[in-house]
Amino acid sequence: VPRHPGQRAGLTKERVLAAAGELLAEKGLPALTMRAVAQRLAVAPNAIYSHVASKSELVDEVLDAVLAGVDVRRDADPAEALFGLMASTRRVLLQHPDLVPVYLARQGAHGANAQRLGAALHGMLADAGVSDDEAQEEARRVLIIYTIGSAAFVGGGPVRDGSLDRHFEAGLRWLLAGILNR
Amino acid sequence: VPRHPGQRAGLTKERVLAAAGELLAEKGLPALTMRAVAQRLAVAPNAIYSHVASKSELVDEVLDAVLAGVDVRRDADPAEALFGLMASTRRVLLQHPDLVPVYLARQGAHGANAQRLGAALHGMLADAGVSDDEAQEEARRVLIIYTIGSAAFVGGGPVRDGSLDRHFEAGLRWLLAGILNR
DNA sequence: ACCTGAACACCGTTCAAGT
DNA sequence: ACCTGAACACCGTTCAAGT
Repeated sequence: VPRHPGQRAGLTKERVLAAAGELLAEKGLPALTMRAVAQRLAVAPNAIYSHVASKSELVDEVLDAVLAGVDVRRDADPAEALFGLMASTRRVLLQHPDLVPVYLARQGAHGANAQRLGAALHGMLADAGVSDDEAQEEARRVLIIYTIGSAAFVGGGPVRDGSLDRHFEAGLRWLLAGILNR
Repeated sequence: VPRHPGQRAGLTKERVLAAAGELLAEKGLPALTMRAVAQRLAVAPNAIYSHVASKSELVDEVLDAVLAGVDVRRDADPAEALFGLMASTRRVLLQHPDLVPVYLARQGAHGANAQRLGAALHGMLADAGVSDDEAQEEARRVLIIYTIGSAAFVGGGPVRDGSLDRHFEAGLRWLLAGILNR
């Protein structure tokens, strides 16, 4: 017993999220348990609850931390900007493939970074001339579904040539062509 | 104790799958446990293993059973046939929204009905003139990702007007237009 | 406020029996 | 071959205590 009750371990929310992310990257989703996170931090299982309300919240926060890596670059050409945003989102999600279906099951993320991406998407579509409310929501849904779905379907698959990326990009261009009708 | 060791309960694989499907429909994915299935069949928890190798296999079989409901109708117009196939797939998947992300996590289904759908998709694309191998795989991936992703993203959502369906159909038409290049 | 110890109510799965 | 009983190695989470 290296520590008595009442002694602190120096845990922070960041360290908890980092440990969870490492576990996910190294051993996959089934290995991401509260108890495993605690063990990796050399702490009692329930100590995690001082920094995170539940496992569900932990997963949400790990996901949102990953989404911080998405590159939102406003391009001169709105179509190119949209293409870049969705491609970057997919690339970032593929860092933690196991997380993506969970993401979908939660009906999309709701964290700060997810909102940032939603706002960026909205802005780019507006730049491209999609101003009608209904058309905006339709375009956003279609693009998000396709992009997240694309990341989810790759999973931890062994395919290592670029064919998956090319296929994704082809479909994305078709959707953009439809949205921007040309 | 209503039954002694050695006595049979009259279980079949079909009854097990049916109980699992009901549980899923009534109470959602978290309620789908081996023990709950057993309880619903008034049987000991481990009795299920006489009819199904694991929980993973159980889920796979429930999913494939659902896919049996997909309507594969060859139309005169190949584009319409493709549209109908994907729309029907989505509709059927929405009967068990919780299952769809699991489906994606498994990298798509591999059961008998999933293969049947894959073959139908291939045939319809060939009818539409998509003959090149690379183009075929690309088209299949894009359509499947979009359709499954669409079902996953709805989840148990409360939206009850037809806007989600219309949005799905719009995106699907854009993809088909790109695939059939017109 | 942050941590430990102990416990509760669950899981999936296995193994040895019984008929 | 199909089922029960009992057990194993896990889960997430809560509650009372310690500092």
